[in-house]
Amino acid sequence: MPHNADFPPAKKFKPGSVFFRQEKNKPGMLLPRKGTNNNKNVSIDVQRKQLPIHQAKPQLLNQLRQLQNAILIGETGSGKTTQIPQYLYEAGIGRQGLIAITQPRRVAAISLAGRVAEEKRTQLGKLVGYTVRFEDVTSSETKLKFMTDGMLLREAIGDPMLLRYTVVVLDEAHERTVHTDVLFGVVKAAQRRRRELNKVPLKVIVMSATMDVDLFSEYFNKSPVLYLEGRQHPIQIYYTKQPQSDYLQAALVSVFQIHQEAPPSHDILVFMTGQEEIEALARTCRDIAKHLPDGCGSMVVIPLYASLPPAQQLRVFQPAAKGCRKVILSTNIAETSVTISGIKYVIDTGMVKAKRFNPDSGLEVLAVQRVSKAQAWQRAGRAGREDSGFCYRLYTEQEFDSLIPMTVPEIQRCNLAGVMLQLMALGIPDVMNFDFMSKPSSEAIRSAVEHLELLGAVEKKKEQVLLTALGKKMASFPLEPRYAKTILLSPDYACSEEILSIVSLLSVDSVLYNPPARRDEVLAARKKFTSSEGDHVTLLNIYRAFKKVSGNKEWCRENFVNSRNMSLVKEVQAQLREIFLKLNLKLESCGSDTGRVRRCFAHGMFLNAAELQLDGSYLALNTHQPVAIHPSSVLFQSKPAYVVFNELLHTSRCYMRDLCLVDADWLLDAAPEYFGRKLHIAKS
DNA sequence: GAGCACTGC
Repeated sequence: MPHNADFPPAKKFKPGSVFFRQEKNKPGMLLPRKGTNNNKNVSIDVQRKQLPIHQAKPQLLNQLRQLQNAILIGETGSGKTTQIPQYLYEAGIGRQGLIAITQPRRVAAISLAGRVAEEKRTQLGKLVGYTVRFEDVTSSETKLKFMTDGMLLREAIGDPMLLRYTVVVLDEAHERTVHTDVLFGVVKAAQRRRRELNKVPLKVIVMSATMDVDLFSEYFNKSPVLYLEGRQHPIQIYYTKQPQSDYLQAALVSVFQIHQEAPPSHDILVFMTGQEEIEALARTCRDIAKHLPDGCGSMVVIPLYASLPPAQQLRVFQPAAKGCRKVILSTNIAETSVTISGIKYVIDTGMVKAKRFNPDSGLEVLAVQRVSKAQAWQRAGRAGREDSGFCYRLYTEQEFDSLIPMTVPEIQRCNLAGVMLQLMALGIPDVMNFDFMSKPSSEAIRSAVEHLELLGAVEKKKEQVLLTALGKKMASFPLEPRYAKTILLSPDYACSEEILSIVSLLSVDSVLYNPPARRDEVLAARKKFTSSEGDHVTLLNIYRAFKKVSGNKEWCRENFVNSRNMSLVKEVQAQLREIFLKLNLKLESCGSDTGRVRRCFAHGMFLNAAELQLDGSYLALNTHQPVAIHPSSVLFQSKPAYVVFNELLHTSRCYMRDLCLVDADWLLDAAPEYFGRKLHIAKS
């Protein structure tokens, strides 16, 4: 961050500064303005008819009736997501079954269902319903079903041809989440299979907000692409004249340049990469805002990122006081998940923090990198939701041109073990050659299958990969395969009650709340739960204490426990327990004998084991790479000979997080062949 | 003695 305190950067930039230049005319980039619809008093029916999509309805229906596959490009505000399902239903298309509309996010599925139910004047859960994890608001009457894409994927395990459905609408396809990408293949296979078996055909409609749909069309047998105009307002794009070496400095300068020139009611949204730099820039902005020249209005700076408590996230929706400008510093949460009205200016640093995956090491790395062109347009679009807007890109037009067109689909950036297991549970005959729209590398696929083989979920027979009985059970849990495996092992150690809780704790965001300013208090409060057996048992102690006080909020505050995440843990635990019992497994508690819990984890998580070396460092046993105990672990000060860990985090070093103390013998027992050649130290 | 973009089953 800039430290030039004697001369606030804002003063360096007079109104009309030449920091930016306007983009050259780019056809198709400045989107046409289409009618206005800000009248909140008009009836729902009138509102529906005012949507841009309404005029296209007859043609659209004509096309959709005939086509088996269609790609639909609809700009923001076209109304496609709420209207298409209704049009189909009203026209009697796909009446023999349900119409599914998938969404990448829960909130979207829930709110869209609510909106459409309102438009149809029915109670939510009747004609129109939704299904997301932990919540199923549908009934036998439901015909239009909004759901998360992950939910449809889960349903497909029990019904690979998706026979309940006659139409599947895959919305927000341009986001290319893992779930959507797997669904592409699943619906395509279901279509073909239904055709072969002379079943009712399955219509698939892929909806995207971006123009890059060649891949979609090609994949779905060259299906036609239909365009829908939106109600996006024109956005003026500016680029910097020179490349910026310090995007944070550039963002700061731009905020104050706009602040000095624009009317105070025009809010600013800045896209940045993470919590730390957002909080730092927020502090700097507030400092500078205190010393602005006369005549310059005030500003309120609001950080926005996912780990912020909900109450603080809501601040972005509160209008600023009259004459005061709202400046929102946000991560990419504001690209899709959070929509803020009143944004006139977007400042795009051009950077994003994103996960990368190395199949060789199995290591995921979170790194700051350039956005894609599609992402840059998505960000710019946030300025034109109610009226025309401006987007200031903190990079040159040449730099923009050199950006990759689309973000690499997540399926090419993640560990595929869970995906491959799910595909096999769906009965896909040849998973190694699954028809992915964007095929992951063969190394990534091979490494995932090898991983599943080591867990005993699959076996290779004559070049064929087959699901084992264990693998089938593993797939029934909504968990990473190694967690599912650990749960399935737990009856052998008579500690399933505890394993179900710990796995639930490990599979949600941290339940530990660590405000840096109250570090000593946190340490003191946590001390009473700390176990020398490691983080797993420590978490278990916290969970047991939480249950003892029935989730008392005051207790959570005193003990620095995130009660929202803890409630989620309870829901996950209940779900896992239900699946566990359905498999007719014996649910027992080990009471205070937590050694059993550690044995079970050693057995289930042996792929994530590390060994203490003579020089005091650690080596991961599967890859032989140097790793270290993360300072947040309760085992940080100690030097156990063997541990299993939950995940590796690559930052300044390669850190193991969430550790469990284990014996070398246990690891050997878990996988004698695998460790026969890897363990150094003889038995103690 | 460190630091976590965002979803989702």
